[in-house]
Amino acid sequence: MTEYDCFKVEKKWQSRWAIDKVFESKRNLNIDKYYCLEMLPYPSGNLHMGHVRNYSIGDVCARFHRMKGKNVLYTIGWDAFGLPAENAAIKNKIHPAKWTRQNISHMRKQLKSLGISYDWSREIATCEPEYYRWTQWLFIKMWEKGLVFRKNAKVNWCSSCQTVLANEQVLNGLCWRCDSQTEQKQLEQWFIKITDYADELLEGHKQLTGWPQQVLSMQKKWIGKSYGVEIYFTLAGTDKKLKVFTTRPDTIFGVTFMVVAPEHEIINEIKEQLVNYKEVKEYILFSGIKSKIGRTSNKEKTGIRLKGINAVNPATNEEIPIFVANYVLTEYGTGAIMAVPAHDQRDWEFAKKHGIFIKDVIKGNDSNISKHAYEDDGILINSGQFNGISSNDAFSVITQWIEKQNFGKKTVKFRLKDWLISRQRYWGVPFPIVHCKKCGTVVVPEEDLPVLLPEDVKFSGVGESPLKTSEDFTIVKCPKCGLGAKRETDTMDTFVDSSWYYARYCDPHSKDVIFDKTKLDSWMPVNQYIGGIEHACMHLIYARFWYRFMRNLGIVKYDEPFVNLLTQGMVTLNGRVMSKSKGNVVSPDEVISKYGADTLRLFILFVAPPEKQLDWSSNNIVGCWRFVNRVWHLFDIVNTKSKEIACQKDKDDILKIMHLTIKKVTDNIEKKLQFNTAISFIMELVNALYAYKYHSNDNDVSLKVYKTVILLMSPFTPHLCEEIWEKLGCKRYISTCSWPVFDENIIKESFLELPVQINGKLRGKIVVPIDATEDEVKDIINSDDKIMLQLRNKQVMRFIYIKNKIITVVVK
RNA sequence: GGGCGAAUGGCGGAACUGGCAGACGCACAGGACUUAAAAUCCUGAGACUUGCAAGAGUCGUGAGGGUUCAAUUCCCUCUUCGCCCACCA
Repeated sequence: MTEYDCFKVEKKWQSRWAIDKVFESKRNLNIDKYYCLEMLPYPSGNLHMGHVRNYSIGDVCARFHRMKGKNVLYTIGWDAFGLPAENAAIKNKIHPAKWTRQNISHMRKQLKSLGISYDWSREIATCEPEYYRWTQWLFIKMWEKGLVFRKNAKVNWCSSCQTVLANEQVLNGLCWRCDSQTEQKQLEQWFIKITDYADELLEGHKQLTGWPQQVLSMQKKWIGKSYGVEIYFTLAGTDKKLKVFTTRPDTIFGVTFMVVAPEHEIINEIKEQLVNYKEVKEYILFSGIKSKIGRTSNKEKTGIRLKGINAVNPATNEEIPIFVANYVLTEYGTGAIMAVPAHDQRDWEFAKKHGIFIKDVIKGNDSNISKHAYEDDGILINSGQFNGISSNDAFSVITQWIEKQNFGKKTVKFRLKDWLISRQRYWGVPFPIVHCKKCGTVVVPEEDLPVLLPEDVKFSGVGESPLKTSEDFTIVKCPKCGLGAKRETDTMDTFVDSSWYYARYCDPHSKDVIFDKTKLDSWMPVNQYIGGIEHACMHLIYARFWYRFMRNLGIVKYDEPFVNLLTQGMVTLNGRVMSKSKGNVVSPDEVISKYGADTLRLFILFVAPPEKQLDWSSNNIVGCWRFVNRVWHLFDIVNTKSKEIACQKDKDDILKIMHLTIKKVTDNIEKKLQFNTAISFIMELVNALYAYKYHSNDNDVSLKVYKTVILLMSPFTPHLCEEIWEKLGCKRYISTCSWPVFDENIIKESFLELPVQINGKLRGKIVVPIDATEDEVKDIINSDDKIMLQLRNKQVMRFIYIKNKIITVVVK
């Protein structure tokens, strides 16, 4: 008996697959396609267990469908731009480009050692000009369609380093490099009008029947569509109006004050009338320093009254005070609210603190506004002509009244904000934009793409983006008028790169067009997308938006890029996320050098269902190692004669188990994506084969079963199976063989064992012919001594027979 | 604070559409092989009660209630944990 040398075997097949280009895919239109995709990885330098899990799942899907005869597209690439490369450049004095490319080549090697069946000829990296040229091209198309605009927005700024900081570079409000206090600074930035697609993105959910509910509901929240009314409040003694948005127009008679966000422009407009302008200014400054983080983490509601001016409640004509307070956000609605302290907890708290009148306008069963706001439905009171109607009806009645009186109108608001895509960074896609004094903002002509990112720049981490220091890059001629102009030095958010990469995989080396439309349409949409739940909102919304945009451009068909989505769970150690900073990382290389890639893949799929959190500390890997060796040793056992002769019944039994296993494994991979149970069924078949061989010398049947085991296992442990397949004398790669089929007739049973319950308790079992009638079943029970003993001296109240399932007798 | 989800042996987990709870694996125990150990192979096992034994009985899927002949599965209340969002008007 030879021992299984997983290291030698794995190397052997990895190199053979590569030499024979086994996994390169060409579209054959006569065959159904299957596009399997994993979320584009960031080349951080090392593969972690989360990657291994992601790609093991994907590889099983790809290999399975390949064997099922599908035309499979399965490849990989790199989300290669981004901040960590720049951080590494600053810390370790290595150029981001070099750092990134080194990481990619190391991770590529790691992926190959896992035996993932990628078509490596399609590999892409978003930092290479052949790719980002088309990112720039798409940006230009968006610009042409009016989806791009410029607006002021806040950035984190370190005044000592003179540089913009990303959120993750700000630690407790301090700069990550020099520990000085950071501040907020207004800069003109680039935005994409994703909000134009808000409704469509929400509607599109109806098509996403292959997505987990959880992701859809998270996206729904993120898009946040709410129906309400925009109402205009007049400022007493002026012709100025203050616009608010509310989802509760039914409470308008209860408005006893108003609140504006500290950033609201009205403050500037009415500063003449304000008697405490200085104090207000101070408050605004104070709340501004507290930055975004301070503002949202601090739940305490602070605020100050705008003295000298009042608003008029258009429903009651009463004058009400106006406040500026931190709990109103400038980004949502109109940046101002009508406050109804009786029926909104936030307003209630603020009113209590500032001694503002709380006016009850909705009466509910358990309302007690002296203790807290009453936010539920009820009957309107203190609301003039609307008294007595339910708050539910009041929504539309009062909305109509407001519209008729001309002080407001029905509106829909979204929580989704426009997408800020500019970064004041070096390592990203340059905007194809030139700023000309005469012509303004000018787009680089398509034929001049790509706008190359200069790689001969220096990094200090201090001062503005390195791009600004490159004169070759910044000083250009205006494409319109030919006079001297300046190039835009911001680069794009990396989420832009990853919003369309899946389309490029369909035609990754296209030079003249972004991709060939026929090629794209023949592969898209993605049949199975696999990745972490953390991308439920941002990436998966951006990509959906981007695909719809490309559809509107006419370069792709269909509305949605991803038909089925699988969100895999995290990999943890002792219940904690593995991370370098915690020092609790189990590296895949370590495990592979001990057990080999097949065992690692098998384990990570076997130990938990794919969407659940997987804790590494569960010590099951030896079990998988044992199983791999058990399958290996079966080769010798199957080919060895033992003493006894198999009887026909044993032969029939094992063949039946084999066909049943094919059925269950196929079903679990194809329909349920439950790889853990698929593997356990194969284990059962292997156990049955061991037991069968244990007392029989039959070779034909056991060889047949063994071959089936190897075929079923090959998506999980491809190296092992290729090796055994070759030892069995098969000439083809098992990776290109057909998936086994089962025979329904062999599985079909003619007799069944049915449980018999008496008063809900299991009291016996009887063997009945399949599809037996109730009378037949009764006859069998009548002749069963054990059950009859239980029924003696009892009166049968009910007899329930569920065909082929169970018999229940209710007695008294 | 809001939303979503989860809870099953010592552990990871299984159970179709309400129909025999605990498949498969780990850990554990016993046996075979071995001078011995490791490895391997075989066998056993939810808990409790009872019996010399084959067996028999009771309890049991976070807690409590409900619907049903029948609930891990459906409904209500609660507890704990996880994830996401977080002053969204």
